[in-house]
Amino acid sequence: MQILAGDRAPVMADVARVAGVSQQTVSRVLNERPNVRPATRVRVLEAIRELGYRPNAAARTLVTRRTNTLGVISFNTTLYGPASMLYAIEQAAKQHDYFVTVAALAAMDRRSVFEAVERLRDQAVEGIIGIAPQTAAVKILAAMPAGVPLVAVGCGVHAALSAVAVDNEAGAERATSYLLDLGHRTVHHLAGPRTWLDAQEREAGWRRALTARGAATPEPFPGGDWSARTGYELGRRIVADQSVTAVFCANDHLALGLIRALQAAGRHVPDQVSVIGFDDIPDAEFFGPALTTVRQDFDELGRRALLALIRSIGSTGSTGSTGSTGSTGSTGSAGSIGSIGSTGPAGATGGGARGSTARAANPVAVVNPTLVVRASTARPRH
Amino acid sequence: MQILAGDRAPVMADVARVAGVSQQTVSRVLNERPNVRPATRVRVLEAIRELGYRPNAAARTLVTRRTNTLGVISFNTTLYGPASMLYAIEQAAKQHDYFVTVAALAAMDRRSVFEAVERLRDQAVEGIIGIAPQTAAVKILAAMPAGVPLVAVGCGVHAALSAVAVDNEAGAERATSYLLDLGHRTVHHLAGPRTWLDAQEREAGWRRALTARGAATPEPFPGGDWSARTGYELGRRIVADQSVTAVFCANDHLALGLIRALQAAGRHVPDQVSVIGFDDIPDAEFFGPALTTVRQDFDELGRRALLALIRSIGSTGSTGSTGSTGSTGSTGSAGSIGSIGSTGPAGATGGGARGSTARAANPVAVVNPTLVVRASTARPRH
DNA sequence: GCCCCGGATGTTTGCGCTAACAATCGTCAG
DNA sequence: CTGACGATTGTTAGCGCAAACATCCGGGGC
Repeated sequence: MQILAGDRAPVMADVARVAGVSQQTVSRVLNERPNVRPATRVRVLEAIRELGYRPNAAARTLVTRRTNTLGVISFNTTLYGPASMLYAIEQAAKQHDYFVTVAALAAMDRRSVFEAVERLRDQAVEGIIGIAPQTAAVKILAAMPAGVPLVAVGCGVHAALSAVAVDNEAGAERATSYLLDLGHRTVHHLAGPRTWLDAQEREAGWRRALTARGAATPEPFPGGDWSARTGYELGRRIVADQSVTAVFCANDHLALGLIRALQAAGRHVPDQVSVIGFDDIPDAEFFGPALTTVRQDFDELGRRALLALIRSIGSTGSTGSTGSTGSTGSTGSAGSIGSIGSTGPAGATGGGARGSTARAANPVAVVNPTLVVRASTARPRH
Repeated sequence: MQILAGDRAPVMADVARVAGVSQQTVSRVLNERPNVRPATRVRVLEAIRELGYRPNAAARTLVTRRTNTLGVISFNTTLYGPASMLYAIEQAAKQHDYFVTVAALAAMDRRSVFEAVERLRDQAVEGIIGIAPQTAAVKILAAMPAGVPLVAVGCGVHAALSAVAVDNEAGAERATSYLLDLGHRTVHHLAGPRTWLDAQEREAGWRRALTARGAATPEPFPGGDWSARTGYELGRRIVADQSVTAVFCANDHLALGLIRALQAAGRHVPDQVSVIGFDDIPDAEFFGPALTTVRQDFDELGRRALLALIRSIGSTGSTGSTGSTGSTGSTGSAGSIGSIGSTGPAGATGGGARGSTARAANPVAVVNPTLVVRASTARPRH
């Protein structure tokens, strides 16, 4: 109604007036609909530029019911792994024209997870990625009637929850076997926090390797967290045991602390004790000595999780049938959206998406870690 | 109009019907407006619970023009500092009922920064925090007609850009002075990437300390990035110079690499060469030897940046005058919003908010780093 | 007893956009 | 030359919500 552009941000009607077309035609141009004469399109685009018009996302969302926003739940994005995954997720999301909203968990309990999910749903995210490697978090997430597609990443495989996981067990087994191959009678384990699935799986892999090779299975040293400090403190207990010649640590930070404790006690690494870590953080190569470790490809994990989620969203969205609605066309990478939208439903859930909110009950992908051998491991001296 | 709840998510009208009130009354209850009889409120809340009603954020945004969303631009959230700040920002945002959307920079150039800002503005964020410590990023951000409140964090002080900064120069000066106090004739510097303000400021602080004490100022070793690998490679050049007895590194990772290079060359740390870092990452204490470093309080930085941004938003928002609109009351922490909304405008800009988008031209806060002395530094042997 | 006032609630309107339908224009087969 | 058809554009309706205004009701001052 207002004729004067009284300081308010321009809206579509303003653009329409300037371009001399109807508001709907402006909408068509913006959404890259067919059947707009090139000349008209140009006029509209010029008007948009002239006015500095910017579409109102809320209004569009209100009618299309699409927010183009994904949520990421994470417990502690300060750790290298989660930070890397978050980063990779955002990068990938951008390419698919999605926004990423983060929700950090205040604490690791049902209430916090619930609140985080609620928070994201309040913002109407189209899907959620949970970077929550703790057992508790996974359980809670799996039990949560999310109402939106949900993918967990780096948290093992759990029924009723789509997941992109690292094969921690295989990695741990490989690391342990490697130490046994070097001639160690057995391998001790400095475990991660028992509440984390990664910790559990790595311990399981370590046990399996020892059992398979007929080696004794010493009591693992239970870690409280993933920090170097903990590694150091447990290390002081480990040094008391002269029979320890090889230790598989649940992550690199623990290994760092352990190495320090060993050295403080006058034990040489690797000549007297071999140490192996997990993750291959960038610093690991420069520990003294350089750390043999199991590398995880966090970027790949993040990327795959995102793809899995988008596929899941594609198969949920009831508006997907027309196909043309796939191109929300804001910046132009509609092609990639289309490809996901079209291959997703066919490949994943068989197109049968039964009304209810889809949440594939199977793991989506498993990424394999690789052993990186460096100076912190060596043949034992007998 | 629809009588049957045909599978669609319930809307306010559905709640109203169930509660036997008008839709507007439901709205009043949700927004914690006065003048609703307690009994009515209870009926409405029960209906909400019964239906599992969830307010539609887009619709609310459309009419209130508030998205309750903030954007965070960051170049690399994998690094410890940025990751910590992002984490702190999210935690603080949650308490003030804001969502946080992240936008990672694809590359460090004008175009990428511009795109990130545009991306966030497309999503109608109410304000932006830039974690962009590079000189280039700051310049671009400062020059950008953001259209929304913008606060930079950890990026020095720049006119025309609100900023929450660490006093890198003071920290570097302190570290350098400390080494001089120990008796070192001079202190060498392993610099960070020149494109980062932090690197520049730390180098400046180092220079200033040397000059102030009348010590020689050797050519700094220019770092390409912040990694241990770079520290190691530069370290191999440093070991060639037997006169080096103390090195101030621009961050902890560089220091780690340097220490490794020194040890590989048979130089003892700290007996022959003292090394000092910057940041105090959690691992630093467990480097071999434990690293003396300058601690930054990233959490505090993030928190302050968020507060500065919210204050800035408060002084921009034209709807703030009524006061009652401050409580968008979704989860109940309306109190904190109210306090910000009311103290912000008064305390910051004196209530005179002159129409145009506010962007305070002055630094908002400076956080002081502290020296943490550990084993990697010692008196030189003469 | 009448009027006025303020608390409680209802009704109407419009935020900016897209979907669905309607209208217009030119073109081409018959 | 006419009618139909497709390409292009316009018109109307409504997404879910909150603001503004209207209405209703009970109680107190006179």
